[in-house]
Amino acid sequence: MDPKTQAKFELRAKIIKAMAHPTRLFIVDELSKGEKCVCELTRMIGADASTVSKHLSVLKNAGIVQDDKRGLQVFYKLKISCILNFFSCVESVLKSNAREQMELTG
Amino acid sequence: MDPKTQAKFELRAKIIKAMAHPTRLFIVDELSKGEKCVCELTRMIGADASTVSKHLSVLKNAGIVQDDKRGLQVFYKLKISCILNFFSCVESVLKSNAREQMELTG
DNA sequence: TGGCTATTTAGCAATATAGCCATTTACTTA
DNA sequence: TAAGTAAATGGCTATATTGCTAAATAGCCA
Repeated sequence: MDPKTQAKFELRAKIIKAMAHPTRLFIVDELSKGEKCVCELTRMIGADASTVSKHLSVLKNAGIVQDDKRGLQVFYKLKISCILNFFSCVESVLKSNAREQMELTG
Repeated sequence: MDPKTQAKFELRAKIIKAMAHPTRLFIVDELSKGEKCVCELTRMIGADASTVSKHLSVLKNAGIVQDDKRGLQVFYKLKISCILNFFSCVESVLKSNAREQMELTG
């Protein structure tokens, strides 16, 4: 693979990697319903606030979400809505896998 | 997050994680054009055959590709074509990021 | 100002991932 | 059968990721 192609796929992998974590998927799913502050996401997730903050910074760094500071709180929202297409395709993969499991189990 | 929701997102993250690597993205992109044997992918990627084999097993394990042994060679192909939707959305994110960089640079 | 809350950052330990080499397995053919 | 090729697996080290605690930063209000 030549360096240019390599760089191209590295860039794309970085975006996908930002989504490749259950907590971050949850966040994206929640934000697809509307913006939320870090505090609310933290409550929903039930992890340490610093952990949630880091997950948010990964998503922000990838350009998937954007933040908006209002007073003490920081609100996050999705920047690119097509992100949700990911979900429907992942769903197809899961369904296909489940069907296969069924066939093997009988 | 309750255990059931947690499990749901873990399952989905596993699929996405399987795509979250430049080499594996390259493989998916190549396979979207048609099936290929491990040997050809290995040549294209230029890594050790064992490395490519491991990447393929990650994709296979996630249910994204399927293999077909024919003689000495093993041919891989995409199992779920909507995987390609990932690419177009990732492209949108990259374009949005680039635009933003432009604005910042002036 | 001082105290309080929301968020981020730094640092650390545990765990997971990547990629190489060596080896094994499976198949073909001389 | 022996040699050769394709692919997968095991073992190893280097690196990356995760999620915690502690500390820093920022904004609000008495």
